[in-house]
Amino acid sequence: MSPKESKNFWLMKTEPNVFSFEDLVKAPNRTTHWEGVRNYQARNFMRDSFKKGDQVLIYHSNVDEPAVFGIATVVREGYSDPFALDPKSKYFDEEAKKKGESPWIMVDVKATHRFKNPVTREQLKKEPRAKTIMVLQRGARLSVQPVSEEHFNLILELGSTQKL
DNA sequence: GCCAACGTTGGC
DNA sequence: GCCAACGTTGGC
Repeated sequence: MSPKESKNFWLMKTEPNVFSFEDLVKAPNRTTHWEGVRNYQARNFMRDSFKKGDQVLIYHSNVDEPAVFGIATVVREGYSDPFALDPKSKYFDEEAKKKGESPWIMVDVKATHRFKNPVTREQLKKEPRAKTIMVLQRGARLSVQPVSEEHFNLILELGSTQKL
């Protein structure tokens, strides 16, 4: 990241029964490749806009109490997601296989902070300053979302973090 | 488990 | 290119 460029902020959803924030913390070097994104808009963010050093909120979806559990940073920018070409992967993409190349992109992220108290969706809904955050909008299914610096800081403020 | 919202597919 | 049908996401 050049000094002139400002950092970007993101939110990435994950289903904790598949891959939780704690799974990321336990991973070697607290780092993983974020494979399996199969939506073009989300892919485009990772391909075009994710930069090293960007901050990512890790959000658990599809659970009783959806919440932001931790923060990660981008350690490797977008590169081809090979799982699309692996028939054994749950993220296998028949069309990609036929073409012989994966149109899908992944990034590497490293966990940096854990929320001592995860910032829950309920909490966010009660917070007037979070009204416009994308994840709260109706039908916001996008699994990779941009977050404003203001919203990012608000979430930091709502849940105290512990450095990893 | 329900279902609204959304993305994708495919017939025409 | 339209749009109905279908599949998926994800909150509730």
